[in-house]
Amino acid sequence: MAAELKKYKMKLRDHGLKVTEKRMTMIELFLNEDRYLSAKEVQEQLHKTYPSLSYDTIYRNLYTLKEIEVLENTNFEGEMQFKISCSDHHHHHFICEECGNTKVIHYCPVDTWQNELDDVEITNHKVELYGLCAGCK
Amino acid sequence: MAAELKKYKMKLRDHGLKVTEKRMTMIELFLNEDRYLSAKEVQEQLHKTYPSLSYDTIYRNLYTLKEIEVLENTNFEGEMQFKISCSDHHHHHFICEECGNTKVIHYCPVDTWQNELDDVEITNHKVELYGLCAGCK
DNA sequence: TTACAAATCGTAATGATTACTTTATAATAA
DNA sequence: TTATTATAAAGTAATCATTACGATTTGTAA
Repeated sequence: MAAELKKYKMKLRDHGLKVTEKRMTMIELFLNEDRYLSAKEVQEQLHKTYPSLSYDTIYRNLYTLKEIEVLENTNFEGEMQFKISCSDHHHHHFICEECGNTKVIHYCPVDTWQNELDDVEITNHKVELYGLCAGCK
Repeated sequence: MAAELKKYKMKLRDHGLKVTEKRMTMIELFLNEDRYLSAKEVQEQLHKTYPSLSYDTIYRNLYTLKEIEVLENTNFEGEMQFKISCSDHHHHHFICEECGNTKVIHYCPVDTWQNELDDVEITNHKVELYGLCAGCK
């Protein structure tokens, strides 16, 4: 097993979760595909290895892995999509609408916005850029 | 009829669309509720006046009104929601997670982001702030 | 190896959204 | 004002993502 997977095994154990084949295969899939995947895409990919994998398992694990910050998610094109969590500091993403690949954006002016709207309390925010990546332009 | 509604009547005509009772009532609803409404909320409100109003009509008109920029929409809480288009210049929204009311945000650093990711072409972006408004804090 | 809680399966239910055929209505011209 | 026509709406069914749940299997710790 690749060294990187051990890190994820430990993360599951640290949270009192079981290390199951399905979960590890799911994590491997996300490591190989560094972009947002829908539940359906996950099902299609994992169906090859586990023909009986149910949506119940897929959705439960997607959200479990999100809880422990292995994955991050966003509502993209009308459905919830997930990708491997790529950075340990606050960031947002650019998503290529052609190929789906993502790039991390570091600049985030949430403080400026909090300042502009000083009578509200911002508890959460979403920033997402869409367009064409260098390769797809 | 309120003077404001005439503006919307003309906008429909300018786009070659018919001015129907249902459409005008829908626009009135959005003018009265200055926040994001789901298709279901629109159905519940308009059901009082039009008990037979179908979802087909609701969805078609929501997207028609969005096309001509009478409404704007966003995917919020897992469903597509619509609100009256409130400003004629580029802007984003703060949405109160308690009462649903929105505030316009004027600052948008899309140029800064384009600069940070200078090898991609940003064609679209989403910025949304969530939290508690002054009243709900 | 056993026992138990957690995870998965298989399948059904739900809820938002879309599709489609028939019917009604707004706009236009005579 | 009326007839004509294209657009809009009704009524209903289908689709698709997501959730739910009882029965079964599996990972883990003793």
